[in-house]
Amino acid sequence: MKRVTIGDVAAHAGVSTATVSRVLNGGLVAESTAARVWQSAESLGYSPNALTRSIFAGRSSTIGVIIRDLNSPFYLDLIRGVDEVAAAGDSPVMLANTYRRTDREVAQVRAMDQQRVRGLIITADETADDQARRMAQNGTPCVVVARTPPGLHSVSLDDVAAGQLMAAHLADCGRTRVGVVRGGTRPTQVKRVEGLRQGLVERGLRQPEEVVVENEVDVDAAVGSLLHRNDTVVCTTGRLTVAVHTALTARGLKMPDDAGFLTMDDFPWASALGISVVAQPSYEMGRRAAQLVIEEPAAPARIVFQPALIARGSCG
Amino acid sequence: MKRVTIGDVAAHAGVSTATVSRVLNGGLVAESTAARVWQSAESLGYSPNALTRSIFAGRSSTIGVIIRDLNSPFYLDLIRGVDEVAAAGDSPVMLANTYRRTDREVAQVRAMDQQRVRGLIITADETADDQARRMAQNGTPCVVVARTPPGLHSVSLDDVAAGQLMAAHLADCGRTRVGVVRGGTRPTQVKRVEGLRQGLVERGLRQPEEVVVENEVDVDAAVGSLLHRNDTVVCTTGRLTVAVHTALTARGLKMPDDAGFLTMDDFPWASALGISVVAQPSYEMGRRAAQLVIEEPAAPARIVFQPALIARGSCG
DNA sequence: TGCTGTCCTGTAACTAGTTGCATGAAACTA
DNA sequence: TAGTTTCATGCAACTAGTTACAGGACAGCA
Repeated sequence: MKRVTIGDVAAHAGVSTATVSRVLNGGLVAESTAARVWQSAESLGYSPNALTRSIFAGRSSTIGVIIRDLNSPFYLDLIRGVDEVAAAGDSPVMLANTYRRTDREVAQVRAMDQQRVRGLIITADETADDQARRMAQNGTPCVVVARTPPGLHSVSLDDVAAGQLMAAHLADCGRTRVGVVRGGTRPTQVKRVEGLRQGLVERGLRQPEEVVVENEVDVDAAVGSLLHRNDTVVCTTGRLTVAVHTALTARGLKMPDDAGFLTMDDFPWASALGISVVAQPSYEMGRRAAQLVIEEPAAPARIVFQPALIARGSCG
Repeated sequence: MKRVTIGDVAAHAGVSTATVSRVLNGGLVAESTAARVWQSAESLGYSPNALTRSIFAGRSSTIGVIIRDLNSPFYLDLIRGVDEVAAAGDSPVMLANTYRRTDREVAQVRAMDQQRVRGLIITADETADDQARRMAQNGTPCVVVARTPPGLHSVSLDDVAAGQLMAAHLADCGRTRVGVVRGGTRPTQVKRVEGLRQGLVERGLRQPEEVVVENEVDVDAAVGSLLHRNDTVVCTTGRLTVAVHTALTARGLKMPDDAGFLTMDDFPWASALGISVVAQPSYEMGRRAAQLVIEEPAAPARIVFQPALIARGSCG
């Protein structure tokens, strides 16, 4: 049960641990010695301890990712992007889910710090920013996704542009009576509605009627109230797409004839259901975030991505 | 930029590193000393190095998870289950995606071994089993999901029962001409079709016509060929659900009248689309797998879960 | 033969912690 | 007052590696 250590390999090959270490890391060693060491390592089934290596290096090679919501397609695509870049650079990925609970966000950032991750990608509320800035000061690159807090790297969407894209599409489809379901009070959500409002007003259309909804259970009532004075429902977060769609179909409304529907974030079934969306390049955002971790730019980098409209007929 | 170490805290508090360590881990220390040490740690912003702790403990507290396919709802639910149990026990989760590539599976198992993970949850082909068994021999509990290789813990579905559930439901709905899209050649897939066949034959119905499909691009042709002699399409993997559904709707077929459709694994949109499924308790399976890692049973445990039918009308 | 340089390898100190053992000072008993 | 016990703390060895430095062996050259 006792693990094979570098010392065991050294003894077996009749050399010092220093020599084994040099063989493993490509130092100056005679070819015959190196061959003997490899042979010993192989026959003993030696597996070098990455933790020990990391403590010497001052940090591990792992990239930490803190995710608010593992159910959301946006975050899943983001993870895939991070994972791809990390795998290419032989960095393991450490994942932590916070279930949208602020206390867990702070705790997870602290835990990642203690794990001495090489860098950290965070999707969380402002509460965890101070902790992240402290990490950044200690030399751990931290990238915040979907917000742009000062002093930290960030990867985010041009949310105002997303709202404007929505407005443009609605105008193109002749949708004038627009109700919007806003998912909570985070800046992302506010900016999207702001963009929508601007876009509609610029085109001489009525302002959207807005309802703020925190979670799924309140969606049905919200959609019901919007339908009194509107024939089109816009949703500013992918998280509530299922609930809003269900609220519409449960009322027997067919899209686009009975009601128009436009939402955020593309997802695998959108095409089968004919739902138009404004998509974030979530996979690319994940890739970029991981690249920032690896590149460690000196000054805080703010990468802003542009949204794209994918029209599938749910607005006409 | 230099990290604050336990030595710095000790010097600041005027004690030895041993005392600081004891304060942090709850050893025998005078209250006044402890208070002084906490104070110093706080004011210096000390964050203990979890890696060093782990090397002393012989292994880290991290649970490793190797996933074949981060796009699949089954694996995502599994991860959520693992994550919940891990978080409750303060274990970080290290995630690795293999993109269904065998060489990466073996490499990832090896990498997890080097990270000295506390335990490993694996969704991979047999190729990686030897590596996993070696880890298990070194005292790292390894849990294989969806297969039951000898000498390793496993968490799997009763795949034959899943097929039989499908057959029972099809018989109930009066579906007699059944074509099945089998997703590849893994034992899971073979057993599901086997159960389906048995179930249909037991009820005096015709055997299903079977097409084996490796990936999405071949699905449309496969469904097309099945529809010549069948009015119902069964899919034995959640991975191909979107593709099969698209192949049906692209032909203008409405479910259940023009064609019956039954597939594996529940997913968020199934209810909105009225698709009947045989569901795996994937979240529970993830929880159980993580529990096995934590409990470390001496003998290999084989946990088998039962599938459940969720009828939503796509078969009539 | 002596001197120098190159190549290889070992010693020992280092990373950031933990822990067994020894020590010392009070506190309590005799 | 002496002896014993208890409690708090420090010393030093330990985890599994890496690496600066020193030194030995050997070859090339004068």
